[in-house]
Amino acid sequence: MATPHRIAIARRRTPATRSRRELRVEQILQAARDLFGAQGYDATTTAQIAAQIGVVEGLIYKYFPTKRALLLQVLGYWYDDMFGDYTRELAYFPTARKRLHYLIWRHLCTVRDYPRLCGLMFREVLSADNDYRGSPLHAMNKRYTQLLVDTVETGMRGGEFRTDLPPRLVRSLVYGGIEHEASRYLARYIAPHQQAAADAPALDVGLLADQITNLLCDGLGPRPAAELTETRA
Amino acid sequence: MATPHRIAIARRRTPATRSRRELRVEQILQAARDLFGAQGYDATTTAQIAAQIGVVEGLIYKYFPTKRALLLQVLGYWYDDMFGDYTRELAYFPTARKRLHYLIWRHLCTVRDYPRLCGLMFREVLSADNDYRGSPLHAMNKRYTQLLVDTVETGMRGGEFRTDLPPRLVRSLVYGGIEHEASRYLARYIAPHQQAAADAPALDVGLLADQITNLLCDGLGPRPAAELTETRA
DNA sequence: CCTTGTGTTGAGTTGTGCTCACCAATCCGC
DNA sequence: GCGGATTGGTGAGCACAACTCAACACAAGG
Repeated sequence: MATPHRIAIARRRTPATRSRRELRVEQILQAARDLFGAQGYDATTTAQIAAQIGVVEGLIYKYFPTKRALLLQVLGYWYDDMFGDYTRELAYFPTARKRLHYLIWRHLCTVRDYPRLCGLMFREVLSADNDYRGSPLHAMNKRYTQLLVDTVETGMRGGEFRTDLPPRLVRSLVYGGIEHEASRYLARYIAPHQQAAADAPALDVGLLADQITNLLCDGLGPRPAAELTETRA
Repeated sequence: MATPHRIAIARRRTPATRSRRELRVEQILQAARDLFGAQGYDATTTAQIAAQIGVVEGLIYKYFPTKRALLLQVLGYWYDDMFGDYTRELAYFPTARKRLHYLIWRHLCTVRDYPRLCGLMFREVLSADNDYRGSPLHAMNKRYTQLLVDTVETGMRGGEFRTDLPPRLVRSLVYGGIEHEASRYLARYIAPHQQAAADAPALDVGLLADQITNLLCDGLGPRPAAELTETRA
């Protein structure tokens, strides 16, 4: 929060001491990520996190000010890993529609591959009653979703998309819609021993990405199937 | 939870006793609704709720098993008030598109009028790690959103909408998208003394409903403005 | 008046986030 | 190497909130 979350690489005066501290931070982040992902935030106690790496509870607070700061750091750490190279890969796609489809598909892949962490993240993004807004994690999320807004705006300027709708609206529908779609899928992982897990559907990433892109670009109104198949490839 | 949440009007055998209990339940629900709405769930203590109505903390637990059950009851109570007459009003609209627009508009109105309670509700719907799924509140929410699914299906059967997309997807995009749009608006109410409240936008319900309906029905692809204005009125 | 019911109390208990004074070990100039 | 200083680590304990329980108040009915 007040301190930058990027503490991994810094000038190292005493290498041994510095790396020891780094190691502990890494250990705590890893244990917290595992436990938060497995049981959720509230159900995980700091004592559990400490026990996981064989230290006493109080030590956690030598490295992180609060349990919540630890959660935000865990999410930020993971976020950084996931969404680093989007900008570069986006340049490979010739049309705005294909870039949009790619962003949707990648987001769905992340939900499929990291369902529990995504669940934590969704909860954070939605809840405005805490210290999420204005945090580095919030900035990361804004920067990430801005890629989709930029893509839509580019499509508008290039004449590929209509210009009488705010691009922000597309972002809200895409990410909000995916969250809702995912919540059914997430039940499979959150409650793995109930019958809810059994009838919870798998996440067909390719199909969903096609459908969402299709709906957003072409709309619900009926039109000839020819337009739906070529989609300015 | 196990008992129906509709306890306000019932056959009264011993009027004094029965109404005293009802009165207390009503008092507790009202106080909890006010405090949850004003401060959020976590920031509200059961002692505060009890103090609000001038009783001691332990009495709350004679009427509600847990604080969380109280929250679910508060939300269910409010949900019932809000979404009772949708089905009747929907029949007034001749086209599926107009019904869709109405559902979106009404949902946005609810967010505008009950921002804090909606924030609590959004958080519940999203989080799958608790006892929400399978609860009466979950059933209410499913019944409510099913209206939109039914509307889309009707539009498909009538030839107004294309049939190669799952109606459930429209529901996810609409309600998920509105949640995301609303989160910016909710910041104004959750943190009323910060500068975030000042630059947070007001919720232009009419404009947003038009835009969302427009985007979903007509899509992002450019088309003549004539089609956008008449929209089969 | 006593009994019975239920509404109400206030003093617990438990569990969890978090703190702090103190111990241990490692590092550094000498 | 060695004493002081700095950092890593401990465990006891605090604060606070959800939740419990034995006892009390008190109206209604015999």
